[in-house]
Amino acid sequence: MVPAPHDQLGDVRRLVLDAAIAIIEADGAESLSMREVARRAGVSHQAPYHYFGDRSGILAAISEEGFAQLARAFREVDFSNTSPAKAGFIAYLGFARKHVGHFRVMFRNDICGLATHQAAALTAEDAFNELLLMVSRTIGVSASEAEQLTFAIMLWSQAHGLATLILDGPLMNRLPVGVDAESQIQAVIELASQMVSLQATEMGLVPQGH
Amino acid sequence: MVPAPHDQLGDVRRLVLDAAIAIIEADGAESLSMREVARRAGVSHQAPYHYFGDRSGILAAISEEGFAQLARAFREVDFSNTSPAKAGFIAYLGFARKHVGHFRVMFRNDICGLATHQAAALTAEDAFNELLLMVSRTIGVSASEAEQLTFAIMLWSQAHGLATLILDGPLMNRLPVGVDAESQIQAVIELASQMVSLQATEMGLVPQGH
DNA sequence: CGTTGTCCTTGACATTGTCAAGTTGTACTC
DNA sequence: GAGTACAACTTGACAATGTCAAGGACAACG
Repeated sequence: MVPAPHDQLGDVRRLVLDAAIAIIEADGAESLSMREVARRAGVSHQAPYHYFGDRSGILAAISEEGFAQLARAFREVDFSNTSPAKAGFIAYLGFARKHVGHFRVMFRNDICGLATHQAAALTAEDAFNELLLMVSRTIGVSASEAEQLTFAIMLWSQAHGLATLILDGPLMNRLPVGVDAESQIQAVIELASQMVSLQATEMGLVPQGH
Repeated sequence: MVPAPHDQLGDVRRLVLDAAIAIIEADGAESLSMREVARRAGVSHQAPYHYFGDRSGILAAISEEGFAQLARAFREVDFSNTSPAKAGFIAYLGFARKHVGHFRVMFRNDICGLATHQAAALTAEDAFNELLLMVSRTIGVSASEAEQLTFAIMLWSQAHGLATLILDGPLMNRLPVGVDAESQIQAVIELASQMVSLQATEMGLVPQGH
């Protein structure tokens, strides 16, 4: 339970986790092998089992860490310069592209381990609430609960879809030649943000903030 | 090259493919095992290799079939009763939920095999062009190429995000009690469609069709 | 000094993906 | 109708993987 006696450089748990994240980042969760992880961390093939129980345990730990980071990213969003919607999109996309390894695991129900590992599920819950909070900033508190939920799912879908298409989807391979990927992504974010604001105005909803 | 001499019930290739799709539908692509596939199809553990070369080959075949079905779904969309955007969302979501096994493979660059299997790549190309065609129906031909592309990616992200959140994401587990999943999805589609139409109008773009 | 616990390691086993080498039947040539 | 060729498989083997079982080293505590 305690953080371990020796918090030296040789924190095996951390080493193992980082090795796993690096593998997922490079080759996807598909090719995560417990023994390869152990090899890269420089420990025996059973050391990871000591800390994480089994393969699903290590993936759940990655999920948990990812959701904690995502919640923090949401909390730290700076709303002063851009519309809440755009700030949210940028935060979500930024997280996905910065923590590819985590992102690839977190949103895959079959491997994320939220169903079986309670600690991860609680952290995910926290991140989701933070998302809802961001949505209420986008469309204001005047919206009904049902409206807020529908709006939240719509925004989440938009952000999540763009993120997955960029990271793992066929989008990036399919851009016409001469189109710069980065500026194209920015253009999509811009368009989506404008559209969301327009819709909110149309519905008579006003974003919060000053 | 020829369809095989015996087109009886015992079309092994088809049996193998269906077994693989069933496994992916039930447990995700992660747990697709060549030997389990062979077992379910009632053939030796090497029979699948005869038809598909290796594991990536079978996944590429599933991709290819999926993209062909998706392109067909796009072509058969009925625009007479709803806005082009809404019809498109419904078609995409409908495909994803009807062909879960295919969908789970097609949009995962690490396993879909588009990079290595040319036949699958060509079919995917075709589906993508069909998508662009649908977008031009949504925002009209008056839009510039750049506008069309950005709009297409935005729409695709929206549809794709909703689909992945529904199929594999944490969305469905996270709906408040008392909220019916199906009607919530419909509400999101409705909201997104309205919003897209509004944005198109704002940009001075007019949908095609009569 | 003995016990208990954490933090690992070594060993073993069934299962997996895949290479190599048959086997069986059908088709087509000479 | 014997021979050849090729598709459609099968059986066998091998290294690698996930995981169970059983330790060992070392600290903390009584």
